Amino acid sequence: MAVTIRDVARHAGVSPSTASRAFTLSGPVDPETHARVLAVAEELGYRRNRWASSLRGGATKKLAMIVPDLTNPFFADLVRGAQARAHELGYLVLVTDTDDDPRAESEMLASLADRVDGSLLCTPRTPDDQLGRLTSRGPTVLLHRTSDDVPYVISDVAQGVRLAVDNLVALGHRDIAYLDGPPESWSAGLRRTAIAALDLPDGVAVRTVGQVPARFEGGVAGGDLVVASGATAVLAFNDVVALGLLHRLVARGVRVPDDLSVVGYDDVPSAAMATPGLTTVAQPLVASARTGVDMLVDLVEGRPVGDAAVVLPTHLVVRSSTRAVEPLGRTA
Amino acid sequence: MAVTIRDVARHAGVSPSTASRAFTLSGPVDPETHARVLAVAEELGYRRNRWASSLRGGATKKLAMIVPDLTNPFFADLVRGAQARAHELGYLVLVTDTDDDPRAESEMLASLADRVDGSLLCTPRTPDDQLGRLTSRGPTVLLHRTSDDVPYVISDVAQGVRLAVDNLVALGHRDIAYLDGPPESWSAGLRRTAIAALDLPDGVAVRTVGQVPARFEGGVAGGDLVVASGATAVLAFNDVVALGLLHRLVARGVRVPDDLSVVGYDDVPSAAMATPGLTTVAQPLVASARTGVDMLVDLVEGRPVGDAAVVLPTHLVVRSSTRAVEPLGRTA
DNA sequence: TTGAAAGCGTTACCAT
DNA sequence: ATGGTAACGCTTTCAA
Repeated sequence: MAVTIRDVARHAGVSPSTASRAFTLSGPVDPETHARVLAVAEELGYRRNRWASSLRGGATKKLAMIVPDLTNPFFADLVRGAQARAHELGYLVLVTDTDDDPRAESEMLASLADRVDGSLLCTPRTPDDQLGRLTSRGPTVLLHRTSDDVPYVISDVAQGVRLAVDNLVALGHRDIAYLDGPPESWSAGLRRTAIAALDLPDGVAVRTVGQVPARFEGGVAGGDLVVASGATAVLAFNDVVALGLLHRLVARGVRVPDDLSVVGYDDVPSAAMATPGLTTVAQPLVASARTGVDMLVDLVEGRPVGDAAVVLPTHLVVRSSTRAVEPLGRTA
Repeated sequence: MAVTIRDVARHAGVSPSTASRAFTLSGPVDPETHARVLAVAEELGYRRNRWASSLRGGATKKLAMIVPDLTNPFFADLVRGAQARAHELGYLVLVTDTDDDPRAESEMLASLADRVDGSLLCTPRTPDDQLGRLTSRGPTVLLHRTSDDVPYVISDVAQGVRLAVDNLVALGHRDIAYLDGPPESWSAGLRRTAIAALDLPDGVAVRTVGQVPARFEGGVAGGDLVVASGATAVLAFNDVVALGLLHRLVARGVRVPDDLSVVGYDDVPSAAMATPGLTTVAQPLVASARTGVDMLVDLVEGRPVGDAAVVLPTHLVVRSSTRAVEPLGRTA
């Protein structure tokens, strides 16, 4: 059995109540008594049982984080950022993976929500109309998903898409292909909207050449669609798709970036390690998670949350998978 | 406030004790009463508070999993495997990332160990002599780390290395370079030992050409060492290093696999997506995690653990980064 | 088969 | 400033 607050109290010659106060600073304690209690606790190796504390109404100092797929580097970054920030604020983050299953999403949330101070939901698969019910159990913040009712942090997809396309246009590309993600994906929808809203110069077009699963194989299949389209540049739904694309292009003898420029989205680790390095839109993943934790903790601790909807800027990482349509010559 | 067992009891017209028994099956309950209690619970949306239960000595049905770096796909796979298996067994896995910090390792374990039924430690950074103290707080299983005192699951590194080298030898390579990982890394030590223990045919040599950080940049730097060595094939410490190697080789105009064959270790997702695809040793990551959970749950539930040290076999994934020294011609 | 009561580790309230 | 008491949600004797 672990050391309890009663053990500490007894050894320090005080009552459990006083010891409790010494730890939580929730009431007056004589400085000397306070020191003595802490000393004894240290000596005995006492650790406060936060779950027992919370039973009486206190805080657990724990946050839940629900993630669809830890195997995806996108979420790994999110988890890292959240955990780092939470640690700074004295919170522990409990992560669970839902394996992309919306049911697991609500199950795991239900099993944790009452026991933690708040929850972080990463790109939940749960449809909009059920999100409200899901998040009603306690303080919640959404990461990379918007909602009318729940505070969220997201990166600026419209801007990210614009960054990518503007760069291609600046390189002289006029016929740009967009290899879209799966129709049912929430974030693919966001990208589509952003593309449709693009303000393009005359003579420049961005054409959707297909919708593929958000996996390497999707990109491989998409490669042929892109080649057939005759475009000189392609923006892929995300990096993993872009990597598959790259793979297929090499296999078909299409040179990147000489014959075709390729741009991805997400800046996953593999993007930097690919050959050629993949030009891609980087989202502030770690920063978004940190911000999310800040918002959640504000909520939890009853502070006013400044802004319930935070949109973070993205940036373009230019690597060698993109280049100008015509090699730059000296001006005549 | 959430629905409590007392609410259920009252609505069902029984005492809390009876309701408790109905849920835990820890004593005799009239079948009819049992059904009624469950029905009421369902109707009221009652959820048992496992942490409160555990206060009285019961199980939390929760496992802790301590991971050095979730950003590393190696661990992401481990987490997935563990979570899937735990779910099947009715357990929830709480994951925390230590950011490669041994201190965080013991801190997080301490903060969780008393509150979960058991802990899974993945390749802990804590030195051997302190591991015992760390794991004394409760049932613990080590994943991909050995110990004399703590049950563990690991993959057969000696076999993995042998698989890789045997394949290269079969392809006609006689001068094989080994690009080693950092001296202080526990798993690099394992690989070194395995290489030293190799039983090589006459005329075949495996030479360590350098020790580099286990990162992409390490591989990039190592590329020059490998080229300078004049070897016809190289085994890299792991896939990430191999990917850096590949990158540098392409940059220097060395063709892979024509001029040099490259083999990695781990089979991270990027290995399949690289161009050329990286031949690599695949460890049964998901399986090892599942086995670890099985062992841990046996321990937790007081069943005898069959074997406290499980060693799982690896296999070689051959992709296009390796080929025979001389192209296969027709036999004269 | 059931229920009353005690207790798990902690904290809030109210006396002292 | 301190301590006693009750309570949090649940389980577990033990007696009925």
